[in-house]
Amino acid sequence: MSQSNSHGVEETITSLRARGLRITPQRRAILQEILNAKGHISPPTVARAVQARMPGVNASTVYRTLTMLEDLGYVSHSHHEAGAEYHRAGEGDHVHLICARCGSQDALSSEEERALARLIGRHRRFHPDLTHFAISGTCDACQQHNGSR
Amino acid sequence: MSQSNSHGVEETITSLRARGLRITPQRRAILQEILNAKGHISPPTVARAVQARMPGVNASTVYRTLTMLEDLGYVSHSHHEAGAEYHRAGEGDHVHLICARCGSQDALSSEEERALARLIGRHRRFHPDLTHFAISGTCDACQQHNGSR
DNA sequence: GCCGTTCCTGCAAAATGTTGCAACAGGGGG
DNA sequence: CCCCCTGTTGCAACATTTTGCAGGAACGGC
Repeated sequence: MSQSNSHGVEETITSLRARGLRITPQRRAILQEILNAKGHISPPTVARAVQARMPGVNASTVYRTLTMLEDLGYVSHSHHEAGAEYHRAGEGDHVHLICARCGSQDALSSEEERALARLIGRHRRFHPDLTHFAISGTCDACQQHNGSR
Repeated sequence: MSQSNSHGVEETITSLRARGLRITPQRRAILQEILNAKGHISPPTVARAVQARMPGVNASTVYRTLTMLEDLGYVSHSHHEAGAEYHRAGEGDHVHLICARCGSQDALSSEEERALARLIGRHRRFHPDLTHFAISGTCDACQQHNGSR
């Protein structure tokens, strides 16, 4: 059970191989980290985790692999306050609401997202991808006790 | 006319001095760049511009000054695809719509912004700051001729 | 099970941000 | 007008991210 959802790794490996890409130990390790990550994970975190189990893996390999996986649609990235965060494609494709004060995170439902997109679309037919950038703000709890500043 | 709106620099200098902060040549130069910038400007651009007129100014001074100016409310920053962009506080506080394909930028009106914020606020009373992160997407023009991929 | 083609990786260098520290300088007080 | 206090700066070192290049390793073919 320690690798409950690592099955996705092998499936992805098979898919990558079918596309003519080469399966290296580095790519296996990187896939394991990002596909098994709870929620999203930053490139430096992936790099450190991979290097812990497989010393010598260069950070540039991690960045190039993440870019490759994103180009092929296996993962996606979104922008948070601290920088880019990667996540399994489809699974984390929701609108991130991040409290600028306490850092708590929440997400909008697909319905709420569609309503927002519809509203923005009225502006010169712009078609937004609300999942790409997080939305910063203040959560309910932090608004309650904000008198102290 | 070559410094049409640089008057804001001297006013800001006065305000900074009133707060007990010291006025250095570096701070003057940085203020001139960011307050006279058309729209938003990135930290590296500020650094290069300042160093062009005043060699020896360290980039870390630019970053620290930008942070200080933001903490005191004189400027703000928002997140675009390439990274942080600074702008005069209040002046650029609008929602940025950026086309992921052609890079064109647009902005929402205050009314549109309020409507969006109202919609998001229904979700657990989250109070969003839609100006902090840009909104990525596809503009009307790019959607028209997107069959070519 | 070996070979060769070609994709990948590691390394190095550069650009962008961040931080600790010692030296410098702004500006109020004498 | 000089001095001192302390806020600022430059420097160095480090972290993150990107790119070019040469050597190394997948994996299909034999």
